[in-house]
Amino acid sequence: MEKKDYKTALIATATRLFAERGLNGVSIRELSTAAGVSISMISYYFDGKEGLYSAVLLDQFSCFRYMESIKERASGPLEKIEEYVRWSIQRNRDYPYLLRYYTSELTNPTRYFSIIVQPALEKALHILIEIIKEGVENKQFREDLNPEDTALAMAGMVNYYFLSTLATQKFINHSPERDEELIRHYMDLFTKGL
Amino acid sequence: MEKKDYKTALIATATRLFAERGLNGVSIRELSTAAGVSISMISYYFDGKEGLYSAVLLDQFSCFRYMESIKERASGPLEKIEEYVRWSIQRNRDYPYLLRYYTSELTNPTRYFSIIVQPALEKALHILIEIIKEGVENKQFREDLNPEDTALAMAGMVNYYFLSTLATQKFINHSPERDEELIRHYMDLFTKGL
DNA sequence: GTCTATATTGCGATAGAC
DNA sequence: GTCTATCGCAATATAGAC
Repeated sequence: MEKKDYKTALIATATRLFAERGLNGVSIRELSTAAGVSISMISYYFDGKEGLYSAVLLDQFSCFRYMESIKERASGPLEKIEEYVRWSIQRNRDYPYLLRYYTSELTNPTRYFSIIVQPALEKALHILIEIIKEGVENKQFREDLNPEDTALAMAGMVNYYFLSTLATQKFINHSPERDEELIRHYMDLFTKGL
Repeated sequence: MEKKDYKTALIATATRLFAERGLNGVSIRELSTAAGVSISMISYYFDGKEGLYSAVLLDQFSCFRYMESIKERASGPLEKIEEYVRWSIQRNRDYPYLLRYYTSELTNPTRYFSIIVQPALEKALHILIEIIKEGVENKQFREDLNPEDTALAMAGMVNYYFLSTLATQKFINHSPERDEELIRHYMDLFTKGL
C-alpha cells in the first residue's frame, strides 16, 4: 500500500493536468510539485514523462473492457444498444477526463495510440457493429442499414454531447440528472426518427 | 501580394504543424524553418507564437459564417437539415485540420476559445436548433422532439465520422467518393430510424 | 525510496546589422 | 522587411547524498 502511495498520487495528478493542458502543456516540475512528490520520482517510477503519460492512458482506457459484457447479454439488439448508450454516458461521467485523451489521441496521436487507444476503440465499435448486424439479420432493423455507419453515428452522438459541453453549457443542461431523459431521447431518435 | 508572402506562408505552415502536434508541441524555431522564414518574422507579423496561433484559429473558423445562408434557404426543415449535413461534411473535407482545432479548443481551451471558437460553434448550433424547431411547429417532426439534443446528435454524428478516422480506417472507407452515400444514410437514419 | 542540486538542452523573444 | 546572434529562462533527466 504505502509503496504505491506516491505512484498513485502521480497518476492521479497527471491524469488531471495532462487532460487539462495536454502532454506538452505540463512540465514534470509543476506536476510533481502538485502531487507533493519530488521531480525525480517520475523517472524512478515511470522512467520519465512519457512513461507517466502512458500509465495514465492505460488507466483511462481500461474501462473499455466492460463493452465485452454487453455483447453477451441475454436480450435483443435494441436492448443491447440501449445498454451501449447507457454505458457510454456513464463512462463519460465516471471518467471525466477520458474524452480529452480520446480526442487528443485521435487527432494528435502519440506513440501509444496504436498500442492502447486504437485497440480499445476498435473493439468497442466492433461489438456495436455486431449488435446492429444482429438486428438486421433478425429483420428487426431495416435491411438497407449500414451497420458500420450506424455504429459510428451512435458513438458520435453520445460522445459529442460531452465533447460540446464547453460550447453549449449556456443553453443546454448537461447535468447527470438529465441522463436518463437523454438516453430515452436518443433511443427514440433511432427508433422513431424525427 | 509580395508583402503578404511570408505572412501567408507562416499561417499555412503553422496550420499544419499546430494541428499535428498542438500549440505546445511545436517550437517557433522549427515552424519558421519549415516555412522558410526567419524566426524573428513571427514576432514581427504576429507579435509572437500565440498571435500566430490566434491567426490560424481565426482563419480556420471563418468558414462557419456559411451556416447563416442555410437558415435563409427557401425550403423545408428537412431540406435545410440535409444542407447542414452536406455542409458539415464538405467543411471537414475543405479544412482537414479544422476538427483538430475544434476538439483541442473544446477539451483544452486557450484564451482564444471564448473569442473565436465558442461564438462560431454556438451560432451554427443555434441555427440548426431553429431549423428543428421549425419542423416541430410545422408538425413535420414529432412534437416531443427535443430540438437542442437533436441538434447535438446531428452535429456529433457527422463530426465523429471524421474524428474517428484514425481508429476506424482499417474497416470503414472514409473516402470522399462515399460522402453522398453517407449523407443519404444519415438522412435515412433520422427519417426512418433503425 | 526520496531528496536536492546540477548538467544539458531547447525554448520564446528581441537587439541590432543590413 | 529580413536576417543572425544572443539573452534569459525553463525544460527533462540524473548524479549523488541520505
